[in-house]
This record gives sequence, C-alpha cells and structure tokens, in this order.
Amino acid sequence: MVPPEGHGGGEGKVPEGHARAEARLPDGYDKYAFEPFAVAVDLAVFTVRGGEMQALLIRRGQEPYAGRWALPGGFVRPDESAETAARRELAEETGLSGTAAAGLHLEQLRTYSEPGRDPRMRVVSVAYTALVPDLPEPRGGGDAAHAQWLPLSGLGIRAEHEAVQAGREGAVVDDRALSRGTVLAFDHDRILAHARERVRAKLEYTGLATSFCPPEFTLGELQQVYEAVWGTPLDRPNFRRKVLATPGLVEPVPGAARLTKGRGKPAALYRAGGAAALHPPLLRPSREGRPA
Amino acid sequence: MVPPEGHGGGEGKVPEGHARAEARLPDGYDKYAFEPFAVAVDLAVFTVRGGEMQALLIRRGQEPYAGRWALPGGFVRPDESAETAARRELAEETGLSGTAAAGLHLEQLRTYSEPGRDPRMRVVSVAYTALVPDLPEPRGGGDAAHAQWLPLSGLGIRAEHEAVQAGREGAVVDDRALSRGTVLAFDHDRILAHARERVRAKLEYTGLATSFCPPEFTLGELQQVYEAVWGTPLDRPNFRRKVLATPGLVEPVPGAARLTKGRGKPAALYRAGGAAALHPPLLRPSREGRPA
DNA sequence: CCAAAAGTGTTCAGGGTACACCCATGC
DNA sequence: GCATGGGTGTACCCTGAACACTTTTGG
Repeated sequence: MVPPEGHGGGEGKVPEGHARAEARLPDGYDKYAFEPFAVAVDLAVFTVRGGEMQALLIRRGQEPYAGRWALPGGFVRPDESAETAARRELAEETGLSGTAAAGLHLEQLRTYSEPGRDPRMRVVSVAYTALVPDLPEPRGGGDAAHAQWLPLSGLGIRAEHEAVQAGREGAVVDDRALSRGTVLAFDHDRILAHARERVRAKLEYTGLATSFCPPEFTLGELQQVYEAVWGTPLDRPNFRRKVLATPGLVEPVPGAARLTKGRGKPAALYRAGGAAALHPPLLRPSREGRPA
Repeated sequence: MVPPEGHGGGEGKVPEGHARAEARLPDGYDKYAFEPFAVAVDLAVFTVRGGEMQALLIRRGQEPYAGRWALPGGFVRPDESAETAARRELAEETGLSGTAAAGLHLEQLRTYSEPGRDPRMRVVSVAYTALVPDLPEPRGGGDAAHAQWLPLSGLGIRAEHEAVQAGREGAVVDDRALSRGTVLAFDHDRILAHARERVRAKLEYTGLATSFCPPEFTLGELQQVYEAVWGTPLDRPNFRRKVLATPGLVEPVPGAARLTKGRGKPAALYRAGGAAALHPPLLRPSREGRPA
C-alpha cells in the first residue's frame, strides 16, 4: 500500500521501473508512472463426480500453451474487486445464473506474481477456489461449452503423501512438489495442486464438504464427498456419529427421506448447517504415522 | 490469467474499462490498454514481547491518514515477485541484514483488491505475515527509525471469541468483525486482524511458534509464546509432553542448559525442528463450548 | 530455608476406532 | 429371500486434562 509516499519516511519510494515514467510529482503521483501490471483471477473449480474430485478446465485455443488445459479466469475490471471478478467468472464458466452462482462457495486461495509466469506480459493472478455440487450439466450453457470437468487423477496432481515424500518431511505443502509435471498451461498445475490441498485440509475443520452437495443430501452422500476428497474409506457408523455430534455441521430436514440408488433403506435428508468452523474437527485417518 | 485472449473461446476478453484503450489488436495485446493497477505488498510483522503479541507499525507522515499507524509495505518492482518484494521490505523495516532477514518466517496471507481501499488510485495489495523473535533493537537501524512495535491489545484488534460473538456463530473469521474500529490507515485494521487470526490458528497444527523464538530456546519460553498468542495459560507438564512427543517440532541441543530469569533450575535448550506440519496437532484449550 | 522455575509421575474421563447387529426397500 | 444401503449399540484403547510431587538453582 501507501503508494507514492513509501511509508512514513516521506521519501517517495516510487519504483523506478522501465516504465513510461513521466514527471513524478513530489506531492502527488502519476497513475502511469509504473510498469503496467495486469491483475487477473484464476479459478480452481472443484466438484465431486463418480467418486473422485474433478476440476473445471478450459482448452486453450491460442498461443501460448495452445491446446493445453487451463484454469478458467479473466481480468479484474477497473471497477470491481478480485472477489467480484472471480464471482462473475464463476457464473460465466459454470453457465449458472448470477443468483445461482452466488450461493456457491468461493474462497481466495493465494496470489501468484512471479515475473515470468505469463510470457507475454506481467500478470499478477489472484487465485480462487470454488466448490460446486455435481450439477447435471455444469458447462457453460451457451457458446462457451469448451469448459469441461476433468478428474484430478488424470492431471498429474499428486496426493499429499506422495508430495511429502518427494519434498521434505512434514512440510505444509507450500511446495511445487505437488504437481508431477507440466500438464496445464502457465503455472496452473501449481495453482490447482495448492487449491486441492487446501480443500483437503479444510474438510477437516470446516463444514466445507456440504458445498459439494445439493441443498438436501443424505449422510451417505456427504460421506462419499469426504471419501472422494481424501481418497480414504471411512467407517459409516462413526462418520455418522461425528457429523451429528458436531454442532452446526448439518441440520435435519424434518420428515424427508430419499432412496439413494433405488436400493436400500430410504435415508434421512439434511441441509448444510450454519457453522463454518468445526469443533471438534473431523480428522482424516492414518496420515503416515499413527494408525487410523 | 490468459491475458488478452480471455480463455479458450478466443473472443479476446479484454476488459473494456475507462482506460486508455487504444487499438486492441486481435491477435496481440497492448500493455497499456488497461486501467493501471499498482501492485504492492503489506507486511503484518509480529513478535512476542512482554507476554503479548506485538506488531511492527509505521507512523504515516502524509495524507491520506497522516499521523495514523500503518503496516509497513511498498511496491512490487517490475522485476520481482510479491514474495521477493515482501522479503526486501521486511529486511528494510526490521533493520536486519538480508541474510538475517532471510531466516525469518514469511508467508503470504491474502490479497486485498477493493477498488476504494486507497483513495488516490487503484492499489492491489498482497499481504504477508512475518514472524520474528524478540530482537534486542528491532527497528530500522538507520534513518528509518519510525517503525515501532505496538501491542495488539492497544489497537482494537479483537480476540477471536469476541469477534465470533459480534458476527455469527462458528464463522471461520473471514469477517471484518475482527477489528473494533478504524485505528490504522487504509484497510490495515482488517489485514492485521486476519493475520493475527491466521497465526493463532497455525500455531495449532504447525511448528510456527518456534519462529518467535531465538535459535536456541527453552520449553518454558516456547510455552510463553503459545500462551501469549492464544491468551491462555497452559499446563506446563502437559505442554512439555505434547511438544516432545510431536515429531519434528523441536530437537534438543545436547549438553546445553540456561537459566531463565536468574532464578530456578537451569532449563535444557532446544532448536526448532524441521517439520512444518504437526501430527497430532497442539490444540488450544476451551474455545467456547467444550470445557478444556 | 525459601522462592522460583524445571522436570516426572499418576489418575481419570471422554472420544475415537473397530465391529457386531438390526431396519427398510427393490428385485 | 437376498442384496444394498441406512441406522444403532458397544467394548476397548489411547490421548488429553488435572494435579501431586521431586529437582535444581539463587538469594
């Protein structure tokens, strides 16, 4: 912050830059005195389909990285925040209406600003993670049907324990050891890997898993979300008890019940609870070291 | 990302903007076709002194917000990443040499991009959190001695449970209910509150607390860090056992021992362990709801 | 000898894991 | 009836909380 002044000292720390620096007013500032940064948003949109996590990706038509998959995204417009831009892109890319997209979970992940990450110009990208339920036909409704769900397993995104082996021991996964190769355009492998790790971790201590579910869901469906994201089978009785014992995670829909796959006993329905933070957390099992 | 192309579709989604948009080349792009964004870094630098968390702040000398405290920070230069810029600013502001500052914990917090956050122009700020030990004289060694440590308790930064009361129930504190008023310049109250909450949370499941300690420290000192950050007294025997039972948190310095305040039994010395992630986590007690 | 800080031992309750068992529905 | 998924009960283990106690230093 504190643009032209530097900070407190008052010696006008404007970056010298190779920019079109005109007169740098001593008491004012010149909007165009800096090397231009483009500010964009990138979206890591996840869903759970067919028992595994999938990401919404876009096939690039032009250089650089023509033909490669990339994260959806776009520029931040002059009058909007990155958050707003991300929400707008999310609605466009999922093909949902603005009001429908407003209910989706959207969360800032982190910002990627390495100078060389786009070969054409300096682009600073604020990455967001979005979680959507398994929509019937989630692609862009109109012409932008180039968006597609792809399972993470086919994208060289490593599971955490593999990455930990590749890197050093108990690192919190800020590393780039998470993506096996360069499958996606730009640094999107890294972004997607970071986003996936964040989601995996957040399922433990937040009610995030319900964002993958439709408005009303059964505990079996919720368990499938956990199992898909963590890649671990869970004990059904214990899962059930933990979820119901966690205040604010889910709340029952009074009389409702539904069959799951045409088979078995009809299951009670639940809605997402209001609480975002879970106490106690719902820990995933094993994690190299202690048993289960 | 994917600057001038939009994404895959190929319809050149360049933001229209009130910008100096000249000819928008269909296959190329114009670096200056966008409203200029300034990209800056803001630093929330914390230490533990006198039994409480303190932040490094700077007194602003000019408008806007002249006379108010602000977070240290500065612009990202054309050839550096936000990470590099943050590291550079951290070294400048703490007065440490580059090599000494390289050892400090520095971590990206999140990015603030609301259009009106700086009244003068559009500034997108990537905020970082830094943790430093209680340095003897941590201010800028030279002329920039305007940086000062201030206890958070005097800045209207709420504790988590207060913020939770103010907001809704178990929210994960992405709210602005964390800062009581507007004490700092710009949106720095909010940034500082977010940073503090992150540090508090991260102490539970990472080895971050050692970043507040000198290279060699006693378990008593480490415990004081936890107690200061969480604002809760901890049971010494249990703390001791947990820390020593957590692989990679600390490692003993073979023969060393030191007195703590001239009094009592000399304590064994420890170094920070290599592990960043703790299993099992070191949970803080109570947290409104379950006892302790 | 006393105060202060470090370090050890022990008890006890709650929560997590594992697993056995019963219920309801479609075919 | 049988397969499939939903739901309940229970025994055991282990961690974490509480607290009593010993050790080593300076005054």
